Amino acid sequence: MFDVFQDYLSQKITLSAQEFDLIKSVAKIKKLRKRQYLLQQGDFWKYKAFVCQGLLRSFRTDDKGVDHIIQFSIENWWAGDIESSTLGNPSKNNIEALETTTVLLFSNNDFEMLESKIPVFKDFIAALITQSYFASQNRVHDSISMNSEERYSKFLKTYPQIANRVPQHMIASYLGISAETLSRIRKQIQKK
Amino acid sequence: MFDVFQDYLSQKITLSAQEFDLIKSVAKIKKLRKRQYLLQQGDFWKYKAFVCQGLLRSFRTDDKGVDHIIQFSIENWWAGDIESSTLGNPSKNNIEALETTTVLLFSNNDFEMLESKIPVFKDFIAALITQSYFASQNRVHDSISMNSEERYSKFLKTYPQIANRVPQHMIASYLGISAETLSRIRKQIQKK
DNA sequence: AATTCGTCTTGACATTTGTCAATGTTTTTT
DNA sequence: AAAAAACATTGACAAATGTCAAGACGAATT
Repeated sequence: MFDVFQDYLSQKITLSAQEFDLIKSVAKIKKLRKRQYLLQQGDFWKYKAFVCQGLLRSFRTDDKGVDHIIQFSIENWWAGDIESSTLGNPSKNNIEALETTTVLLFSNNDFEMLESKIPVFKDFIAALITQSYFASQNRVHDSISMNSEERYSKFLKTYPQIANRVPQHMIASYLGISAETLSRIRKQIQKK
Repeated sequence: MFDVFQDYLSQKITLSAQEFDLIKSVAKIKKLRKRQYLLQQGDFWKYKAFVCQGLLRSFRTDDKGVDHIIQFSIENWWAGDIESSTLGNPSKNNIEALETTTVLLFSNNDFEMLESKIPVFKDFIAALITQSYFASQNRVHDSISMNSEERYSKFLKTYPQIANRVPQHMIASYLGISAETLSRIRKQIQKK
């Protein structure tokens, strides 16, 4: 399973065989069954997780017990809770496998070691976070400027690989609308 | 005006006098009048801007000519468009001064030079972007999980310094609701 | 094979929010 | 000081969305 990560990294940066070995030596493979949790709200999360195979959802449960999905992570994406692991706070997020999933886990310590020993890797991760930041900014913009139908259509266009692997009501949760409203929007779109 | 930035940096990281001089040597002071633009949608933005004094809004104008405010930046905050300057795309954002404002401008080249010569500075900026990232994630979460009144109340609590320097209809824009709705929400809150 | 569970849809109704128009007030500009 | 522009509020109505309840369908479990 490490080769998925190796392929991923190779496409982004150039590393020596020794550097790959170093990374491999600290990567822990973890398998998750469908519906199994990788992280639960309140836990202290001290890892970075890379998804080799499968599909995860990150979500928060509010006072009323309603889930709100912040992110889906599929193959070649990262998952986790940077906020919790950076600030050392208990995590606000749950992470659950929606399919049988294999992730690579890196403890914070190991990860920092990798960053300090492999500067290119450090820069890559920084660039990754920067990109995640403006992806998030764009999502904020969408949420304040588009109506539900537009947001749904954009979701389909942007994440077709996710859209057909995930139940509708979870897409609704991701978009911040009720499952019923999404169902009606889909009906409307069909008519056109 | 550079001393505002120096004070800011001193609180975050430790730098030598020489390092401060280096930073100062590439910082360009720019004054903006009220309503003056620092950046316009479509421009190529190649800077980082630090606000020494005043207040900026970053926003995007949609097809219908409606503004959507992404961010307010006050003293000791950054402004700009990382997405545009990182990817080299024309900017999606406008940045306008809502008050007489003084910013420190760093060109991308100068900024990279600073990062390479002052590792602590580079790490600090990376940490800053990381924090901005999860602030943005939290805003996404708020937008999908809270109603308008809750979002407004949280805005007041989180940014009291901004709330009373900015017109209501801009807060509405930031929250993704109409000015009329915000007005009614305020009336409701008063009653309680 | 039968049963349970999760998913998606639909109807009916209530609530929230947007839109348009009007008005009074304050702030800015001339 | 007068005029113009920006701002905040309100009413009336329309549109969008949420909530609750019910039912159909298929997948997973026993």
